Formats: sequence, structure tokens, C-alpha cells
Amino acid sequence: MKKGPSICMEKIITVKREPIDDAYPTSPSTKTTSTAVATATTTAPAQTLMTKTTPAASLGTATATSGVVTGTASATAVTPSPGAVAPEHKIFYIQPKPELSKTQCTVVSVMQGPSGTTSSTKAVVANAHSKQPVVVISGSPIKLTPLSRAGAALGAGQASSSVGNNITCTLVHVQPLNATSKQNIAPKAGASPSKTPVPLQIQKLVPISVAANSLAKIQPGTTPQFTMAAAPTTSVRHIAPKVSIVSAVPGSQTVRLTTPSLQVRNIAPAEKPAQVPQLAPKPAVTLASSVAQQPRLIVPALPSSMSQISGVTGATAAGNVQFPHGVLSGGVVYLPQQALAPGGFPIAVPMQTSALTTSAQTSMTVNGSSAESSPPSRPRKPCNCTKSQCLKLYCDCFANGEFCNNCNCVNCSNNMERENERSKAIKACLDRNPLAFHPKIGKGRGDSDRRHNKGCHCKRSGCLKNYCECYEAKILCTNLCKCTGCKNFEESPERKTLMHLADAAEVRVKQQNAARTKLESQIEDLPSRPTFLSNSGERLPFSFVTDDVVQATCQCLLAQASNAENEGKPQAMIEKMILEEFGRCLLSIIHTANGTKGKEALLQVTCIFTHIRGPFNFILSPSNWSHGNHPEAEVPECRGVASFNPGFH
DNA sequence: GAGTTTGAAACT
DNA sequence: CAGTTTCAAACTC
Repeated sequence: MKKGPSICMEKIITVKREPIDDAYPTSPSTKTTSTAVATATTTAPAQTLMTKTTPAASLGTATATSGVVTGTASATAVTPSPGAVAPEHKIFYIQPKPELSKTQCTVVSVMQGPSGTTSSTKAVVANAHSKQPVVVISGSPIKLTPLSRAGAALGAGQASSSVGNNITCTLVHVQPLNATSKQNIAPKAGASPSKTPVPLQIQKLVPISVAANSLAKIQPGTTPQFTMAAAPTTSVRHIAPKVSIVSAVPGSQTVRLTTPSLQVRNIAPAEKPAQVPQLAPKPAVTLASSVAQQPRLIVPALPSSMSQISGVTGATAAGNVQFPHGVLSGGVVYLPQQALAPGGFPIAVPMQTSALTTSAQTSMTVNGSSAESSPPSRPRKPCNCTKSQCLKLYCDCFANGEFCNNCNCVNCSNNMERENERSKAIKACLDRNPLAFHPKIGKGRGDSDRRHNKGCHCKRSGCLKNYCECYEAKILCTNLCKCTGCKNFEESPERKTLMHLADAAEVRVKQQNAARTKLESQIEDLPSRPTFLSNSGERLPFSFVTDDVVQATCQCLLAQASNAENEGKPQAMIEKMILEEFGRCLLSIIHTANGTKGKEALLQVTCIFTHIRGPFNFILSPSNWSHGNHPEAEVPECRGVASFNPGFH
């Protein structure tokens, strides 16, 4: 474990598990309980503090989540020690014990210190009556330091509101460690990381606002929702997988949440600012200035490679549970993979028009979202679920931990609009099978290592149709399979025949693609104009219609039109004059081309212009030319304001 | 596109 | 854990 530098703190609250291994173990513990409690304040309120070590912020409930170190903990004031220093990406869950009394506390807000000071972030722990889980997430290494009950370290007016005579209330000082830890944070220039409390040096700041009314709306049994919003002056590129979030619970003392100070500490190199528009351009708000929008906290789901959380609940002794994307648990919504930016970093979800939420906003509607609201998503087959609400593993989207998007499903609940239902469904699935969201096909280093984790149970397909999950994944059946009449084994002649057919088809497709590509490249290589010379070496008529000639012609026409308009001629007359001018221009071209070929060239040029402007063909007739011939002209000469004589090239 | 087949998931 | 039902995808016509 990497030790963080010491910082100016009087005391550190460490969260100890029972048995206490380490306040912040480097490896996730498998010893978990579903309702662990950590007593985290000097007045001994019961809270659950759970930590998890993961590069991406991913949370879950105490019951369904895994990889969270839980356990009955006690608040202990200790001096900084290696074990007390949270490594980066620590996530703190603070969850009131269900049987919390009124005197027990929970964190309701996190705020930054007075501006211009240390910029340390503070968490206020206030009374909580609710059983509602309260989540505190810190993407940055933090230490929890008990402050005085009077909130001396807090900004003016911030603490008083949360303290009542009959309320046990504790202030917790949350201060980020400096940037010397191994996380990808640029150290503050000139600062001594080991001595100076480093303010949250953030390249991209993403305040997370929690609307007051939403907090008021939180009811027991529901999950609080949050909103991730970008400060108007903040250039947000990516939202860190590490965020600091605090939710409030009903009955809690209200404390201002100063979102601008709630900063997300760096994150990914901003490679694509174009992703910014996906962020809701919402000003940071405080609790007092909450908006009516339904806020929600979006926390990235783990990238697939990271999504296996070790050390799970007792139900998952095997150790690995993949918590699916999009699940709302403990007040945290997991984003599906499709909402993650390249590199696994999350993309902020627009608060109101998220493509992830546009679908199935009404019941019994076909689930689809408009193209403009669709996030960049990897190709995926849309589902067609009709009865499962996309909340069963029948639904591929759901099973893959993705939100439905541009699907054809009916009455879809696999979206963030119905995240509560979705969370329950996910929990139900995990209850039935803790590995429900594991990939069915184990990923090995090579194809030979790929195998179906459960094996198929085919009876009639011979495992040679896509009904068979092994065959569909293009892997052989294994001894895990319980299929009957299996023909999906190495030496199977039927399989070989199919493979040959498939190979032949693949070759055919490749050949067709190659031929198409070649043809397209040849077409691109073709000259934009046909050959200018005939077989006899003569310059063909259309070779005189160069870009310059066309441009000159157009200018003549425009000039003619302008003149006609200036003279106040009626519309019909203007059109007539333009056509006449066009005829003169053509005549000039024709005469040039006509130098050697005469009428033959005239006909060919006529064909050219007829092809281009069929209706004007009539003007090629000399009887329609009001201005006679221009035998000397090589290029059109304008009678209007424009005059252009580029000559032929 | 409608109907059938199939096997995983869900349920009992 | 086994049998049955439900479900959506794959498949056929």
C-alpha cells in the first residue's frame, strides 16, 4: 500500500473492520457483511463506512455490492498511519444502520473550505433519522478528521445549521491527500506534496449538485438521486471515475452543499472536448437553490476489465461479482458501458435528455431514442423484449449490463428513468445468481481458452445452431456442457462441414469487399473530366467548358440579373435577359469550339448543356439568340457589371 | 412478416 | 435440484 504524505490534521478517523485488517486494505477483503456499521464520529453515531479499492468509482449497496469492505467499525481517533491513509480511488460509503436512533449521524454534505484557504473539502455529518443509505464517495485520497462539534473548521454559517441541542452531530473534515500518490494527478507546481495540504488541483471540475428538493423527496425505501452538473465556467472534459459525493437523507439537518467546491480530481487526459456537449450545462447549485429537475448522481460503472469486484457479500463466496452498469445502488447510478468515454472514463449524462433516459419514458412505448440524443455507443443488437420490461436476463441489453438504447423493446424499464426498478431487478438477479452478470464466455488469452462458463444445455440443435451459446460464441462445447447430441466438438464432421461453409462464405465476402474497394478506388482515380482529346488528337468540345469558363458564365448571368433588377424590370423580363445572356455565353463557347469542328462541336456542346440544364437548351437555337453571334469571343463577355475573360485552359 | 423452434432464464 | 413455464432469439416459410 502506498503511503500518503502526512497532512495537517489533528486526528484521523479510521474506519476499522471487524476483524480489523487494515483501515484501507490493499486487497479487497472477502470478509463482508451486508449491514456493516462503522462508528465514525466522536459522539459515536453508527455509520457504515465501506471502502473499496478500484480505479473507477463503482458502488453498490451494502447487500448487493461486492468488493466493499464492510464490517462493524468504530470511530477511532488515531494519528496518521499508513493504514489510515486511503489510497487513491477509495470510496467511502457511509450508511446509517437501519436501527439508527435519532441521535445518530450521517453525512449530509461536503463542502470546500473557505475560498482562498486550503481548499480542503469538508463533510458535515449531521443527524439522520432515515434508514436511507447515505453515500460519501471520494475519488481522491481522503482522510476523515473529526472536528469540533461547533464546526470550527467550517465556513461561517455552514455548521450551525446542522447542529442541534438534541442532535448528535459531528463534523468530519475531509481533506484530500496531495497529488503524490500514484493516481494520475498532476502535482501542483512548486508545492511540496509531503508537507503542504494540497487543494484539489483539478484539471476538470465537475461539481455534483444535490438539489434540496430532491433530498426532501427521498423517502425511505427509495434511493436518492443525484445530479452531476458542470459548473458553467468549468471546462469539463471527462468526469472522473473518482468523485466526491454526498447525499442527504430525510430528517437530516440541512447543510449547504457548495457544489463548486466539490471537485472531481482529474481524470483522464482530455482528448475529445467534443464530448463536452454531453454534459449538462447546468450551473452548480446549492441545496438552497435546487432546481426542480430530477437530479441524479451518475457514477461510472467499471470498465469490463475492472468490473469484477472481489470480496463480495457472503452470498458470493467465490469472490467475483460483476456489478452491472446502470444499477442504482446506495444512491449511486452505474453508467453503462456505452456511456463511458474511451478509456473507460464516464461521460456525463445529460440531466434531462439523456439518451439513456429517453427511451421508454412512457409505458408501452417502443423503446428508441432519437439519433441526436443517442450517445456514442458501440454497435449492439437492439433487443425486442415485450414482456420482461428488459429487466430479466432474457434481455441481452440487461444481461450485458447496458441500458436499452435504440431498441425495439416494449415497456422498457432498462433505462435510467426507471432506475429503481432496474436496481431491484439487478439485485434479484444477483440474488438468484451472484455471477449473473459475469460474461458467459470466459476470456482466455487465446481462442483456445475461451469457454462457456456454464456450458450449454442444448437438446435438439446439435449445438450447431445459434441457439447454442457455445456455437454462437464460436467455441467448442466442453465438459461443462450438458447438451445432448452435441456435434460441436473438434472432430465433428458436421461441424467441419459447417466450418468449411462458413469459411467459404467468409472468403466470398472478403473477395466481394476487396473487389468493391478496388472498384471504388479506381473510380476515385478517374479524372474528374473525361478525356479532352479525341482519338484523332482533336480537342473535344466539352473540353472548352472549363471551370473558368463556367465561372465566367455564371458571373455574366449574375451580372445580367443584377442589371436587370437595377433597371426595375419585371421578373419575367429578368429571366428572359438571363437566358439571353446564357445563350450568348454558350455561343461564345461554341464558337471557340467551333473553330475547327463547326456544327459537330456545337451539337456536342449542346448535349453537354442540355444534360446540365435541359430547360435552357432552347437558347442554343440561334433563333432564340437576341444578340447575334459573337464569333470573336472565346469566353463569355458579360454585358452586365461583371466581365470575365479567363480564356481556355 | 408471421409462425415455429429452441434453449436460457425464471419459476415452482 | 428437477421439472415446468416463460421468454426472446434464431430460424423457417
